Amino acid sequence: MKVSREQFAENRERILDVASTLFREKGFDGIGIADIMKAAGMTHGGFYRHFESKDDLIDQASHKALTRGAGYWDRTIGDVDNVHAALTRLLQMYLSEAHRDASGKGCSVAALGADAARQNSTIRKTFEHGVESLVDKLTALLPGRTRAVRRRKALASFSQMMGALVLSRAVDDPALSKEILSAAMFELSAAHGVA
Amino acid sequence: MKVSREQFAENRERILDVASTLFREKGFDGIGIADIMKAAGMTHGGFYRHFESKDDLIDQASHKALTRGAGYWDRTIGDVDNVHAALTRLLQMYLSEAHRDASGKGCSVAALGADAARQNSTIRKTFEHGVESLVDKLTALLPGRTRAVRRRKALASFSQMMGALVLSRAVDDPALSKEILSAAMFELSAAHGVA
DNA sequence: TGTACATCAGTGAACGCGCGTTCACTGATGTAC
DNA sequence: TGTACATCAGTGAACGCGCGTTCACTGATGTAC
Repeated sequence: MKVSREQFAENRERILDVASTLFREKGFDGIGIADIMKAAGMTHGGFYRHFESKDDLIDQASHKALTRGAGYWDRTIGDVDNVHAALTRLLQMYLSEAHRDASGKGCSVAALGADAARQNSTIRKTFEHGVESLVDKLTALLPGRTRAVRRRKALASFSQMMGALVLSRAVDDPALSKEILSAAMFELSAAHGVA
Repeated sequence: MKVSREQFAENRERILDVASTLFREKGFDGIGIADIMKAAGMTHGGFYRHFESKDDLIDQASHKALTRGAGYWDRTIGDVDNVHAALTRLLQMYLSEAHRDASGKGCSVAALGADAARQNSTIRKTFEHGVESLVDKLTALLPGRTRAVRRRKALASFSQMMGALVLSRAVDDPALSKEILSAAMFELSAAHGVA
């Protein structure tokens, strides 16, 4: 049964949202198209009316999730009149236990960065643009005399934030997991003078 | 055809080595038992004489790779009489393009940390012990008045090293990839006074 | 030290299952008149 | 504005394939005498 153009567009967005959540939770290889379509409330047969292949879905779902992530950073940063407060809010959000425990709704780079490294160059470019977008926002928040200095700090800081999140999810002991997040929060705050 | 006890033990170690390399290159879900056994020079049927299940192989291969990784860190650090030089050597090794391009022989935490987060708690504990081991070595190298301060720096620094490696592999542009490694190298050196 | 035999590591066919993808079909949508 | 019909989004069966795992079999190993 054909559906309206609006319904078609809605269905497509729902597939993208459900897919990006399940990919982040289970990895690109850990969830299949049939399960994604079922979670979106449809059967698997209609998938190819929306996407060319699973790789195409991976690319488009990642693009949407990374774009939404950048929007979430913007809202977390809020008014830029107080850069110190904005940076603190961003670090507290990113390095929170809530973020660690909600991988399906959290940072795609942390959840899928290692997976992305094994995908084709189209998907790697999508992640690259997502990373550039987040690094740009960090660059604007960090102290430093020149833009080059701030960008260098931003690249290193994002590596640290993302690495700490990955590490906090990889270990089994909740105390160690929390210790990793706290250590990264402390060192990042100290390094940028917002302690 | 039965093989000797020595041959059996050799075969087992070869399976573990081949598996840990292929897991790091392709992810736990990206490589199958038949292909692992073929790469080890055998057929898939004999697999279950050595391991209970694929999860068992994942756990044991990860354990061996993490232990070898700790040994490689020890050899890189070398004599502990010059802590500054040792730390510089470790950072240069870990954040090198060679390490980035040899994921199959490199750090298991960077290659499989996100995958590990999705595995059972036995495997997560194996990764946890591997992380603790590397963090202990870093703790001994970093400056700081108390052991708690050095450990906090070690956790945050390992997060940064691992995150930078993951990020450098996830992006498509070689220039950006190099920039990420260089930024992490610079900031880590500066933070610990070995610049 | 030599022989007879139980053990068991490795082989390769086979199992059920889930994967990504294709396709004939259905029936609501939306266009042409 | 109403009607006739072409379009095509979604359904569900089916495709070949590779997965993890099992199993009957083979024949070298290593033990018992």
